[in-house]
Amino acid sequence: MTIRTRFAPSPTGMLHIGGARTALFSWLYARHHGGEFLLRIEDTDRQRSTDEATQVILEGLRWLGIDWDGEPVFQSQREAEHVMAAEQLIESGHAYRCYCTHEELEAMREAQRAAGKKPMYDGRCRHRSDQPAGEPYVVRFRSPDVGQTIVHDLVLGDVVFDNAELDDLILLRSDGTPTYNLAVVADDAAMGITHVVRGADHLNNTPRQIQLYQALGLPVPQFAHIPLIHGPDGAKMSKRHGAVAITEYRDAGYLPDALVNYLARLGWSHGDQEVFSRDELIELFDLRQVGKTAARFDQQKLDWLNALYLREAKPSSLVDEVRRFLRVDVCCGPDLAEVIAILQERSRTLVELANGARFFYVRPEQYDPKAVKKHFREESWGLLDAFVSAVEAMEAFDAEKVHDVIRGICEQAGVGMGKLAQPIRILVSGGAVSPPIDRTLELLGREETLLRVRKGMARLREGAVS
RNA sequence: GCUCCCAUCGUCUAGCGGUCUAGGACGUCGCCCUCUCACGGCGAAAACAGGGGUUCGAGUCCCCUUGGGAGUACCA
Repeated sequence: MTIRTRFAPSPTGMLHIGGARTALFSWLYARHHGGEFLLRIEDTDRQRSTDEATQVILEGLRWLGIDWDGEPVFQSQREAEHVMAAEQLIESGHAYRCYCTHEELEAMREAQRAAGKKPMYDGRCRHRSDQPAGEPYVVRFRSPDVGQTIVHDLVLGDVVFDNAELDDLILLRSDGTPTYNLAVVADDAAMGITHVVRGADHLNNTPRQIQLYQALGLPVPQFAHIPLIHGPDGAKMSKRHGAVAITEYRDAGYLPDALVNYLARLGWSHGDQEVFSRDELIELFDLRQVGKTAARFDQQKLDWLNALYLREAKPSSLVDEVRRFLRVDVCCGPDLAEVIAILQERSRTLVELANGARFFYVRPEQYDPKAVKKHFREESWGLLDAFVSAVEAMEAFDAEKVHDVIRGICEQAGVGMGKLAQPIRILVSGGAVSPPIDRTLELLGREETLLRVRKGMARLREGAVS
């Protein structure tokens, strides 16, 4: 039997971290077993579903590199099949028409709550024989009220539910449209899904769905409920936790491979290993190694992984992305790939990298006052003058020569290299932080270096900041 | 309230009855390297929620308590 899984988001919002991980696990499981991974858009809630949300979800999955087989199935287009399934259940006696009004139901639930009971439909229309013409009705599932339904979960193990706890759920609304539980069962069966991998928030729906499979005479798939992801404070992930939409991570300069690696390790493990390539994940992923406990999202660990992937990437593979984040013209400055090469090990995100690269292409407008105050002293001017003269006299201008020049001047003056390197750094970059000064100047080139140092000295001497 | 799930360092986790004076990673804190920032190296602090059992032996099995979480819609 070939394994077939699916991801079934409802397009009522963004693809968030939790959904992305569910999709990832489902995808990894299918790919690991050489099976298929399908997509189904659960857009039966017409009020809240939007095409924009659908597009954003697909875009997020593509960016993460989670590819799906075939075309996405839109649940709303399968309504006829859902209605047929409901009719089949009525005919077989597994479902019935219910004429209860909202008011009636609310009153019933209120009474139950007041009595300290769990609000449940009491089945009052089960044996109703009249069929009032023109009265609106819903179709309810006649759920068994004795016995137990057991979910054999691949992650959680066997979970037992007393059937008495499950009431008669609505299959068809009064406008004739199908509800979630009916639609999922009908669609998963029609799509030939063998393993339903989804968030643990669906565990409570599972016994009802198993009953529906059985009533419809359909094979029950395997289930795997993976624990939820919580925000840093332990509560459910929500907007107030900052970035939750997958696209926000892309825009913040995270690499898809890093995010995938991080998400995979959130709830799944393979011994002590922390870093996994995509191929390794597919090769090693197993539902049996998925933990049962909800995980908190840890931005700092993601940052660490992203930095790791960033510094191990080929500079040329980062050029397009970095240029996008830079938003400045790079045609007149040093080769961007070379700039990336010296910046990638000192950046955690593409945004940081781009920010660090910007001064190579844009002359500093101002100089960080705190840096100036800290690094410019009386002796600085003499050292800088000596540096300018030395550079003018240099035959070749490369990192090694620049290093020698700076060191030579400092040794002669009997001071550490920082006494000269820092003022230069501030004058060429505007701040106290940059890649190694020799490589930085080499990339800027002799003319640009001289221009920035001279101009900077003049401006600071005017007392602008110093 | 009721039903269901979960419980090892701050965080992600290893552990599948004895190898645990509990391992790794992120983060934190020292030290080293050093022209800044990083990278890298070395080291440190840091956990089995509590209580009962079962067993020769429990982080590992069972029960209770506590604490989190999910569900409880004519949403998905």
